[in-house]
Amino acid sequence: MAKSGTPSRVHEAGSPRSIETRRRLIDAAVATLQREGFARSSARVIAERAQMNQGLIFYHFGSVTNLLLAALDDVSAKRLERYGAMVDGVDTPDELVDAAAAIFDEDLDAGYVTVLVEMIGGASSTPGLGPAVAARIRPWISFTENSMRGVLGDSPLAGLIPASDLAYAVVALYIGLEMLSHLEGDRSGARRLAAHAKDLSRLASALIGPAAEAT
Amino acid sequence: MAKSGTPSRVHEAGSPRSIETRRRLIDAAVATLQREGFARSSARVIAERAQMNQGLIFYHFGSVTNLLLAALDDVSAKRLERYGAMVDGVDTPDELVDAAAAIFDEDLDAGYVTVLVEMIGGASSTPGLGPAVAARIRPWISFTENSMRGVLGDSPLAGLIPASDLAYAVVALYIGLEMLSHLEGDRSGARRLAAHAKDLSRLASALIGPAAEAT
DNA sequence: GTCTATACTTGGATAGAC
DNA sequence: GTCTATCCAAGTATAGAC
Repeated sequence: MAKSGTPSRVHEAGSPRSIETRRRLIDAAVATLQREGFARSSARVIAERAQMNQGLIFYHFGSVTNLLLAALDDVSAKRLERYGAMVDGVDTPDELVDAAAAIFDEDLDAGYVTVLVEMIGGASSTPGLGPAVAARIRPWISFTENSMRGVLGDSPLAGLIPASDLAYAVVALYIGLEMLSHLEGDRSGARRLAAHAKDLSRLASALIGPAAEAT
Repeated sequence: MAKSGTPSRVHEAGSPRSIETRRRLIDAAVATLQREGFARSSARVIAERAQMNQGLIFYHFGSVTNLLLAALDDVSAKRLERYGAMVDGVDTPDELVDAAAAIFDEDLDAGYVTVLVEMIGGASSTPGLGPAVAARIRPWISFTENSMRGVLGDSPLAGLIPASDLAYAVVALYIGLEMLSHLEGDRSGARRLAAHAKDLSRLASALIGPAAEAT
């Protein structure tokens, strides 16, 4: 299980061979989480998709859980980078909400958040997984916080609630929406909400008022 | 729950003996979900807590999943009743938010939502569970919608976004917050948010304006 | 160092006892 | 009708082969 702390017997050697194997396993893990869900993401199933022996997962990652976390890290890094680019140069709530809606849609279509949601769900189902997943969500909260801070400035709303808490709430809402969509196997609820986002951003703009142009 | 459709071999006989057995199993299932999580809520573990043979779960409920759903139904019904009482007689946003905050706290302390959150998580981990859990969340959305509708009246905010969509978002936020708290094994984030709820309700009151007194 | 064949554990479900 | 002893599948992990 390579529980943090244990040096464990994971072989992270950097030989080309090893890197290639790890890559294939991570890709297969991502695909399996997206298409089959956490439930079916067993060593056997993932290995079959990668066309490799399931024992390799334990050799290279120490446990299935670790492989799944590596998979989460992989998509997480890619997404965060992409989001950074999208949010860059945004400085009004209106634009930020537009960017967020675009991100939301892209995620729904591509199934990126699916990986995160499956892992959050899986945490209910795998002893030590919770904290590890929580640690991987933290960067997202920071990212959200920074994105909003620039936009909020020192508006009245900013005085009412700290940006860090607001960011926490936004991420929670995002996760909750994805979770519900996911349960229902139908994203119409979330999409309906996204459609209202624009209306709400106008509301936010009004609340923030002059600050919007100030920054 | 005998999966609607399948006549199955579940014995729902109403003999006192049978009822007693079912009760004990449901109570044990609730306790296990709360204290050990979905992961450890196997037939064997639940049965041991109930001091019964694990085979009884299959005799009375057909499957572990069905027992867990019965457990969810059990707490869900109790909570919904309690919430109804709390929200009854509320007609301003301020009062509603107060009631909601009280509910939120009570839930966090007693671990009631834990059962729901564990089941939502478990859905990632058990093939057909998703839709069944989604169906059990729907009454909560309706409840929220009704609670808010009375308060919103025909205020400007009500014109901006339908009560049904707003209710969906509120429930999603609630679930998301619980989910995050749960992952971190620490509810401080959620509590910090709850502390801001009062501030935000004042904001809402201002937006709704005269309607608050009107109803 | 890399990988495969094999061992062991846990859990869901049922055939049959009371 | 109610319950228990038993079976079988699936999964993780490792001992040992290459």
